[in-house]
Amino acid sequence: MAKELKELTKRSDNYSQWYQDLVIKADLAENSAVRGCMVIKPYGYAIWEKMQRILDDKFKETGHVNAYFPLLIPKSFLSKEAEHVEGFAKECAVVTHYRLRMNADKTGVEVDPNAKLEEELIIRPTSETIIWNTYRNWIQSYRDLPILCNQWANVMRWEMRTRLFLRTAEFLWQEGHTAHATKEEAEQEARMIQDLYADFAENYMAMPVIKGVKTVSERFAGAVDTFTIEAMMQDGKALQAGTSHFLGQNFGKAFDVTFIDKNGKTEYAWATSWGVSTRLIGALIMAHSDDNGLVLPPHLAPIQVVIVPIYRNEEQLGRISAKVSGLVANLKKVGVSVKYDDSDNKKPGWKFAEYELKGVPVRLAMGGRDLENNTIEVMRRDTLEKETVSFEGIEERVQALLAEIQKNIYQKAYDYRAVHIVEADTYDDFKAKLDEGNFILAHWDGTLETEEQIKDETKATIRCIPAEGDTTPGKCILTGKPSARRVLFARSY
RNA sequence: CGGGGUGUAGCGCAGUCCGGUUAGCGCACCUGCUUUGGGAGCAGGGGGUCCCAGGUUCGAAUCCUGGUACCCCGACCA
Repeated sequence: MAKELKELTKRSDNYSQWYQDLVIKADLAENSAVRGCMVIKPYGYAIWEKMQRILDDKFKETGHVNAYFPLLIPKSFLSKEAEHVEGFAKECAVVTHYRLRMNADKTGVEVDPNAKLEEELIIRPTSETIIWNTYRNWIQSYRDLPILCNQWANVMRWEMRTRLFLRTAEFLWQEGHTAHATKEEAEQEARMIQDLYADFAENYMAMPVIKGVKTVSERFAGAVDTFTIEAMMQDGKALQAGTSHFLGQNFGKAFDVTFIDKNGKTEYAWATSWGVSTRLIGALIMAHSDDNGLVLPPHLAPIQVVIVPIYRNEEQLGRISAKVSGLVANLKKVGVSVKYDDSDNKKPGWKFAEYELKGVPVRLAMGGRDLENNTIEVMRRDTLEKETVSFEGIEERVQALLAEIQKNIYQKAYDYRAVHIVEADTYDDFKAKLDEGNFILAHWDGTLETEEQIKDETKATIRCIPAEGDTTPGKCILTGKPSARRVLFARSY
């Protein structure tokens, strides 16, 4: 029995440990030799590749193109936009030298002090600065606009505490950077991307999200408005799954990016930036997994269907293989990713447990009994239900089941969230409901001080001012002062 | 950067308080036979700078001093 695994992945005692163990056991990632960085293992990377492909298509459909900008950013670039520096300066890795040399006793290398850089280079924590420095050369006239670029890249932020996928020192992401001739167009772009992210989260990740706008204190450094999608994890904590920023003319002004408009007037370009990262993999894990391992939505599962043969001898295996080979081909033909695992160094029971741990949505098993009866066993990962069905028409059944699992996983996450979003009208009630693992809709007087005090006392932050929902005014939960509407509070990752 | 904890085989750990044969257990690995419908059983086998440096001692995984790495809880953050 899988005693060891069961012990390690028991969620009850420590959700954080459960998550960490799950990532490692399911073969998604591991800590690297470099502090705070992670190795994304092949199975974990396959999930990221699926996400990339889907998102990339969506970006292209909405008129964007891919480009690539340098990893290293001159230090001076970072000081050009005041708020941006403020936000990122304390977590930047800095390149100071360009050469090593043998040390005196020839036992290793040391930094060559003669190779000190005149100007230090920053390893990008995000690319606004170097991209806007480049855009200056690309933009002269309103005819050059809009520029709708995206890049797939790695970035580095020297976080004090890290956790696999959720907050690593280095992470992979896409960052879109657009330049526009008008404020309205840029704002519309930022909102459109927020919708695109929400669509991806809900329809592909099967993870319901709340769209909204960040408060001043939670806003991206250098943005005028930050649009967010917030997801609920199974411990009731919030995870920011994607952000889209309307940057106004802040970067246009900082990097002197101007253009001549239709009336011959010089104007600063309007900007947006937006991104999602490998954190989405962490979100996917925490949103759906159970104590048996991952539960992956079919749209993102690297393996959607696994077929396990159960046999007593070579001859029987041969008959099973012959019988399922057509099935494998048919499923592949309709775009289902299927793995026939006939490896003979693992027993069926081991394989069952292994593919459950990896979150494979559908498992088919065929043995001697099935050969005789012309049947096959079907197991669905989301509910762990299994049934033995006729082999005829199994392709259609599998396809329908995949669609149903996709829907069911979403519904389950949605239902969980529905009972864990509650309203609170007194501060005591607020604290009590927060401790029970809820998102809380409550009134807030709109001041930074109140937001800070609630954060200090309860560790809850305003996740967003929701785009939809109740907008009736009320009284602030802490101060009793007038509040325009309820906002969303939660503890977060 | 503060508070706590842990470094012993690939992984997970016991042994440390109270120094004493050859450093042990589970998983994994290798060989053989039997097995295969929920992480197989039996038998045999391989694998260790006990985090590093120094000290105490007849003798150190164990005691002392210094260092270092990682994990957890805060502060910080996508």
